[in-house]
Amino acid sequence: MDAKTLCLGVLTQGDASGYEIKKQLEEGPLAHFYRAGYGSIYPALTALAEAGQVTCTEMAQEKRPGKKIYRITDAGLAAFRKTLGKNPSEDRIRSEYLFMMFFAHFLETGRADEIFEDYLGQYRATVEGMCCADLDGLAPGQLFVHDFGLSIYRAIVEFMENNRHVLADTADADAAPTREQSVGAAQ
Amino acid sequence: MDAKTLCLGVLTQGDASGYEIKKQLEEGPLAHFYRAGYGSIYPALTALAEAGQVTCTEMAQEKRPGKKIYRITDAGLAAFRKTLGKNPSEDRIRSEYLFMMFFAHFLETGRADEIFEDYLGQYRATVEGMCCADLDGLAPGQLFVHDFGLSIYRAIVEFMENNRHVLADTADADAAPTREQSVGAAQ
DNA sequence: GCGTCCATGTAAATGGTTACATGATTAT
DNA sequence: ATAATCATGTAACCATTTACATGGACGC
Repeated sequence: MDAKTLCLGVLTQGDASGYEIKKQLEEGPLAHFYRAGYGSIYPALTALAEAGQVTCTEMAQEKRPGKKIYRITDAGLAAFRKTLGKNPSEDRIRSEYLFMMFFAHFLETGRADEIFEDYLGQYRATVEGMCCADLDGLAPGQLFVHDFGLSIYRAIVEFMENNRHVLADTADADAAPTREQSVGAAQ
Repeated sequence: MDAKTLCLGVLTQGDASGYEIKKQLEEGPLAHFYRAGYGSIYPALTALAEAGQVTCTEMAQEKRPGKKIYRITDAGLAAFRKTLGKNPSEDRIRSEYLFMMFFAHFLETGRADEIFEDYLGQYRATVEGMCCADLDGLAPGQLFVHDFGLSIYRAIVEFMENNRHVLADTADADAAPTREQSVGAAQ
């Protein structure tokens, strides 16, 4: 999803400034699947305003920098629906961590374990964070997305806990490339 | 991972042409996590050759277009190790499908279900394809990556099968906006 | 005094995707 | 005949990331 669609999506839920859009993306259930920096949000909002898909109202604030509140227009809503209606492209998971594990035999001894524990810790923290998230008031689709993410992360944690041993041999594969360290069938 | 690192990675497993590199990326366990088109592979190989990280040997073939076989050099291997040694950035999952589900109440009636079944079908097919993949000769790290992917996909299939009902109410949210499914304050 | 939050934006660098351009061979 | 496989590459387009640039308020 490009930044424009992301912004439109957030704005369907209520008016917001660029700053607030970023925050909402970070806090909502979609955070795990999409994010955007100011460098893409602000230009996107400018473009949307030019295209008449949002309106912009400048609000001077006391003791605060001026705010620009954006509101989605009917044209914007139509554009958003149209984008949503298109067939979604394939999901993609990118993981530099897995890339490392794939080539674990090129790492120094112990490095793979280090990274492994790090990652497992991160995913555990993510799962815990998501478990106690406040889910009241979420639309069904939003709850679905949240739970979808949670179930993936749980699967990752579980898999990692059960497969430490697979990597265990790896550390010295480069030093001692002796036996068949080959494979057990995936269940 | 940028295309250069991807190419180096494949070349650590043996010499190959650009065309073959792409095929190997598509066929190996890493396929689910990384991919690259010719538009990024060929320029990457050119750049790597200029940097002295790979050598290139042109092979004329009978009845076939000429092939350029690339081989990683010591400098290339060193560069690859160095890249691997860096801390991996966070994993990212991008799913336009989930984006749609998040905003399912903007879809026409039935559309969400349609997409749902489509996706579930795709993931089921992926899981089945991975189950009967040939895993002989894979290094531990490579097996780990394969199984990691498989366990995620299984979790997705399971989740979707168990959570059809969550989306069930959604389809008619637009048509029958009876009760409070309203926009609820953005958390 | 220092760090964080609020608030906006630009510009350069990066680099991936898509379409274009070519062309022979082999299998159905 | 027609599609798929083998094989290379360029160029325009598109979009994100990162660094830069600014600056007041508020809590510790």
